Amino acid sequence: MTNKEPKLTKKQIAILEAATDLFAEKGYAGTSTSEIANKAEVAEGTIFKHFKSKKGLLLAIVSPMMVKLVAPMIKNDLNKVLDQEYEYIQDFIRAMIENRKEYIQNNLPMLKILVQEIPFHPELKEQFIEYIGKDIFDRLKEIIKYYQDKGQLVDMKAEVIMRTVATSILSYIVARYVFLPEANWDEEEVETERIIQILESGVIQKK
Amino acid sequence: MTNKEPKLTKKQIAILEAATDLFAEKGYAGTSTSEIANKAEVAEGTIFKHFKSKKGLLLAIVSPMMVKLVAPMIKNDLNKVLDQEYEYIQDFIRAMIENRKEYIQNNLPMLKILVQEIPFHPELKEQFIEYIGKDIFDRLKEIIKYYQDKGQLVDMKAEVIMRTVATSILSYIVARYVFLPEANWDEEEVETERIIQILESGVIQKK
Amino acid sequence: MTNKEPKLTKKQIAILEAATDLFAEKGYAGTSTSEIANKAEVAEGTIFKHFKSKKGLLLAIVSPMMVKLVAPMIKNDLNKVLDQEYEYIQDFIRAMIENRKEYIQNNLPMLKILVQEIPFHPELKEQFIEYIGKDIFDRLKEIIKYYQDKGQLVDMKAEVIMRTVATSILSYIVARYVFLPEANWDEEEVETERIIQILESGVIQKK
Amino acid sequence: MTNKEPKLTKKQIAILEAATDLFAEKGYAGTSTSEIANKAEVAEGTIFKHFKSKKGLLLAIVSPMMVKLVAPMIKNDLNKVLDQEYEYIQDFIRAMIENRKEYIQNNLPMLKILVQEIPFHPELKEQFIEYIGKDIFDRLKEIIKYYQDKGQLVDMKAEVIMRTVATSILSYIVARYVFLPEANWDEEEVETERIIQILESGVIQKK
DNA sequence: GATGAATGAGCTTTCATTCAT
DNA sequence: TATGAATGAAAGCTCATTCAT
Repeated sequence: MTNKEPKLTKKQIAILEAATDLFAEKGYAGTSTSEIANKAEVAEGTIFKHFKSKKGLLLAIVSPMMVKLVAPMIKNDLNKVLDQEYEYIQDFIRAMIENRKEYIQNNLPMLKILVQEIPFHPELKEQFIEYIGKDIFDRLKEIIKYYQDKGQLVDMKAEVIMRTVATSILSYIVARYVFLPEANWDEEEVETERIIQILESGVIQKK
Repeated sequence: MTNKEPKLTKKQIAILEAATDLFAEKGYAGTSTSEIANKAEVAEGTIFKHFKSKKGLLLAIVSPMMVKLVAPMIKNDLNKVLDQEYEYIQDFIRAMIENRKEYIQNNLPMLKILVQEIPFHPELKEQFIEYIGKDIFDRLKEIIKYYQDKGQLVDMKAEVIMRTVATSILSYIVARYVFLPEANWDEEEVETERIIQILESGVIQKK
Repeated sequence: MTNKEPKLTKKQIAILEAATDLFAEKGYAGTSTSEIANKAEVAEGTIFKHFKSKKGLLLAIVSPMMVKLVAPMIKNDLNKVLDQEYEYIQDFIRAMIENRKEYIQNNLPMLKILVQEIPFHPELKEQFIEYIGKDIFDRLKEIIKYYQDKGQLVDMKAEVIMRTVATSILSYIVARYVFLPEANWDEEEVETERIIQILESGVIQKK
Repeated sequence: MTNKEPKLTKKQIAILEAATDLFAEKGYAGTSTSEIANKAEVAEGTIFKHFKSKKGLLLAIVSPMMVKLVAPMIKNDLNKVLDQEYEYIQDFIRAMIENRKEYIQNNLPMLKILVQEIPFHPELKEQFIEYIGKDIFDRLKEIIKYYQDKGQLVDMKAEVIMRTVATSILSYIVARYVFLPEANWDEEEVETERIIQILESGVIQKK
């Protein structure tokens, strides 16, 4: 069994970490390669030796994340649904959140970069669409259809449901880590259940 | 009746429009003042005569938007609620959306800039907090409490409800205009009702 | 009897005063015309209406000073010496200092500008040489010769004597006003006599 | 034996020399960094890599000079006086002039810059005061007192004597190199003795 | 005469990238 | 592989000067 990830030297890791922090903090365009070299304690030239260009560095940060977040969907999630491992959509959503929670929490700066830079970099958008669009989108549609057929999801367009679920999750992360990192927050443990509860019944009591 | 807005010359408007488009398209840090001058068909010096610095230009674009979106909340919305103009929270939300819809649709690039640049500019964040934080936050809490007492809102923390409602609206706008402007979209007219419906009952059918 | 000085409007005076202060404080090249306009409370255009260019403004400040300091030498000083009004060179020097003292003290910034800017502006140097060189230099030589013949001045080259006397005076002014304006200084009244005394006997007691 | 001076690369030296010439000729504010880069035959960026800013370049030129001129005073001059190496003040002055003559003649542009720019740069003034003020001033006072007690100096305030001696020397240099570099000058060798002679007996024969 | 908006050349400085060591 | 000196294009910004009002 071979290791698919290319071996990264200490310097490469230092560069990636420094760049991740700085891109997240000041944005890609607002960060200079000399700052990165400084923070990573390497020479400026070293960055270009390893990543060819500044944009190459950005892609080296962001691409693996897309893979990590999206790949298990193809490999596992759909199959588990079809195997009836998740009888209720709640279980499916809960599993999706829980499976990614740790990785996301450990890699929030990367996610921040991804979200912030996608609008400005066609390459990123293409990658994103390639990863999400090609397979995932269709698979998620299947899953949604599956639960709609079981009567567990309202009869709305798959896109709307997907967006609602996605932003329910993302809005928490964005609010939590991007906009108001210093605000006072509840215990994070109950957050998953709250998201599910809101997806179940909204926030408005029916008239 | 005097005009409270400072009179803007043709060149100033041209600069603001060019900058708005470019900042929205390429980001603040990714746009150069010479590009702006070029697009606005003015000399580069003119930009600095009027707006002092590149950041001054950003603030001149974004600040008025915050005022426009937030001011009516203080002046009108709360009072109308207290005057029982909106018996149901649905009516209140619908009114808030409808009142801002046109302005937002006409000023989407500004909103895009605001959302994208807030994380990178402490001044912007401060302004945002100043406008939102001081008054609005408390007023919205009152409104939420009002409808909770009437049994129309679930008994969650006001912050959670606020965030859910806000992102339900924003997520539509962001998805619609920022991330996937070229995607195929439904008639926008039904969107308001869909948002309200989701806030009412979520997307999951109760078990 | 006509007034030879061109009538200056209020604005012109304001500009000259502002420019004098700023040139003295920050140097000619270090001062911008907009700063001058600001301080003088006139529009930038007004400066150029009256003085044609920034350099024209400099000349308008400095030229009259040269005339004021140098003209009386030609008109009065030499004649008075020839008329034997000053029997002793001490009296001549004392008179020269006293005659110019007030004007210099009232116009120190101008003098500072003159001294500081002469090396950088050929026009200034030319003017200076024209005023000093053509007539004054020869006349001062005559005066020096006159007192040397009377045995009141050492038998050194006129240039050396001139320089010694000039710098004895100037060094006091420069030290006093340019380099150490905030230092603690004696009563200025005795300064003239001290300069004369040093010119008489140096500071070293003969072996 | 180690070299205490930081090693300067060829380019750094080229930049310093070009800047020294240009600052001396046209003043600090009147010289552009692109002119300097041009004359030094380096890229403009190189200047800023090495000296951080234009002002940094000025300080890199001027600071070492202050040290070079002033340091030997603390280390040598006072001790030599106390060791009675100079019986007469004339010997002391002569030694001071001779010790610095070569360095000054080789670095006249630097001196010109120092004298011209001190009034406009607080940092320079502070450095100057720090170097001169702290130790030198007191030591010179001691020396003056020493020779006054021996009856070799007139009984004037130390400041006046210091200023007289200093300007006697400086006035020669300034007149010689700054104001009238193209004038015809005597052999420089006798100049030292002339300065001493003037300090001994002034230029005026006692009545 | 007086204004100040407008200019565009030129300023200091930063930047991503290269390359000899 | 790693360096960091060097680059020069381009950045943000300032400037003296002009001109329509």
